[in-house]
Amino acid sequence: PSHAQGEHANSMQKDSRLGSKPRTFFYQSRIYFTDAELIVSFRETSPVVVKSEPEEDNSFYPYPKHNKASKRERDDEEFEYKPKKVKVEHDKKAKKRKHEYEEDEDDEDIKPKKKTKDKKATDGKKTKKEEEEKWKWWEEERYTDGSKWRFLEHKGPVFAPPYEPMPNKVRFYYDGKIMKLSAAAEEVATFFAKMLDHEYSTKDVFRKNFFKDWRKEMTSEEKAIITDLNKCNFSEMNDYFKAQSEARKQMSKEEKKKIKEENERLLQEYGFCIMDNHKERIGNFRTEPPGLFRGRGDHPKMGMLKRRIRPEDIIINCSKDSKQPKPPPGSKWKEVRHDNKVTWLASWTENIQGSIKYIMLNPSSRIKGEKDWQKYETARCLKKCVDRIRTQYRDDWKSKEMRIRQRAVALYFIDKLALRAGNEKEEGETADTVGCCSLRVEHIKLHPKINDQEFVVELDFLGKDSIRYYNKMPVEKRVFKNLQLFLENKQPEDDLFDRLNTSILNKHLQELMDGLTAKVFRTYNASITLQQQLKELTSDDSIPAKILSYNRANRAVAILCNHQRAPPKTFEKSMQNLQTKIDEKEKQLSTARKQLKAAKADHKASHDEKSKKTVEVKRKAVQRIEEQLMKLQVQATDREENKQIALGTSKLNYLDPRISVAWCKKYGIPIEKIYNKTQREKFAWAIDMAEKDYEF
DNA sequence: GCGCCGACTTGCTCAGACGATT
DNA sequence: AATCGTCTGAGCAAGTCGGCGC
Repeated sequence: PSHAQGEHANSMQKDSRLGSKPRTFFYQSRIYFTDAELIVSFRETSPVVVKSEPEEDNSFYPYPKHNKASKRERDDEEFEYKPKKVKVEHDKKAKKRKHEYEEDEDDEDIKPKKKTKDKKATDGKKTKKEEEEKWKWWEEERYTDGSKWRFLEHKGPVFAPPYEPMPNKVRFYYDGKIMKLSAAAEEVATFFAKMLDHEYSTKDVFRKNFFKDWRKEMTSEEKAIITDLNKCNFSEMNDYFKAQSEARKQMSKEEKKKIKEENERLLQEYGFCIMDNHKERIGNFRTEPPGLFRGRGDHPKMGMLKRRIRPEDIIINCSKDSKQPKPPPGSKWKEVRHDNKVTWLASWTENIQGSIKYIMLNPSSRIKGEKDWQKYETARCLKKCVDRIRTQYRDDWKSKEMRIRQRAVALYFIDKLALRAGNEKEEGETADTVGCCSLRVEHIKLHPKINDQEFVVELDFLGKDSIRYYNKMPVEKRVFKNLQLFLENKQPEDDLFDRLNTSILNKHLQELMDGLTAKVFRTYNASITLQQQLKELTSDDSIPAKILSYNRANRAVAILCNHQRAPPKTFEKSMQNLQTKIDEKEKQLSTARKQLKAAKADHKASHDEKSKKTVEVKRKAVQRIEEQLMKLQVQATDREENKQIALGTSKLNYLDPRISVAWCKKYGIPIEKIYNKTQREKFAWAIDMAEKDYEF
């Protein structure tokens, strides 16, 4: 496309502010959100000032990629710098911590009985457990040979309970006539019966898939009779399940307690494993129960039967020298292997997509935590070279080669809009969703001029989980011209980037920075946005106001990453309730103010001590009510803004927890206000190591 | 270079636990 | 004690990405 090259060459000259001037990078609000909903405005996420940070642990991470360097090289490098540097960098802190730790230990050993508050404090087991909870894996060295563990012992998965046939009084009708189903057919029927109230049991694809799979479970007699799903009546089964769940709710305290205890027992027995001398929590220790597959969005396989998992389907992974888990009586494992290059404890192949499912550890485990930490270190690496990379892709917009231009424009989208990479998907196997590289012509509209803005790109597509991405934003002229070029002579269903896929893109990124892939941009942009928004938004105000600021910063990230949720069913009502409370509070306030005024007048008239005191009392009351009102208003704002935005995903997966920890420490906010228990467990490493001056 | 697969992360939803209120 | 609303974690689907074999 040499003509395009010429056309673009002139317009580029003005555009050389990169590098010299601080870069402004606009995250426009999605027009998907009205102004009222989106109060946070996105401003420059840059300029990014990259200071050299001698005190920072940049020499610690990232490790050379396991598969890129040879084993020997890796070992050499690591032994040179890692352990020593860590010790030096965190010296003061480490000492302090060690001291504290030892003190705690002493406390345990010497005067354990002093901890009378805790009934079990004297119990040896408990002491051990506490010790376990305190284990700071982040202060230890990591494996450098690509292995994930040395020792692994566990009890295997817990299986779904066997099918309990329906009581005889619960009947199934076909074409109005009672029909007793065989156990196998009945079980599958109950799966459908449980979903009767769901919208998708009315969907054609769902019904068709279900019926097809159900028929496979029927006896030949049943098959001969049951030929039309519309003639099936599952309502008694449905009623039965409703009654059951009602009964469960109505259970007495004792019964509930019993169930809880049983669950706890199961958790204690199967929910933990021993990995390298430490007891670690398993994330999911149960196999998935059988049921009907419900894909998200327009999934072609929805309604298909998800098979029951048997021990014969399970591959166990553990170390050779461990006590192997026993399969349930009368059954065998499919295989027992000893692969310490992977982290899973057990796996099976699922029958809908043929993909593998795993039993793995909890996010609080060392093995997940290390990986998570490393992820943020890679993103921090990107921070250091993002300017260079941005300069380069902007340069590439002028390339003579189509593939390079496409790569550069795609990367621009990934960077600016935080799009996902967009792998190709097998057609007809899953819902039709796309990411950046798989965008099609039909997903993009170009507006040379619209509402006073030039070069506006409109993106409208279904992304992961069939969540709609809709965004209209001005882009640089050069991007716009390139997009026009990519669209030439194409049909709506053609790929926008026909010379690009994720593999090409990631290979390119790998050359730009070690460990760089498309998703690192999401992590980087999310974390840097949080940090900047926190800087910008944090008010010099009360704690609730500060937390509102935090939530707004978090929200900015969620919007950037397009993390949405269905508005909670009770949203309108709960909003109304809150408003009622606010109204009441306002009335209270005006009453209190009147009283204060009256008291003042009284005091002015009498000038006695008593009236002076009354004034003070009333003044305090007004103040208190004002505070309460403010708190409620803040809550209302927060909730309204959050109506259809999901904060959880970004908090859990994209935001370097050290940013939040540092923010809490800086402003004296208790960490519990930001992270709940699970989150604190997951981010224990960050809570322990980040100081108030931490910079992402 | 491509298609496929394995391993692991990311993402949304909903039941039920939990805590506040009546 | 019952009821109500919110929060949390489990559950599991759906992505990303690297490696392998051809």
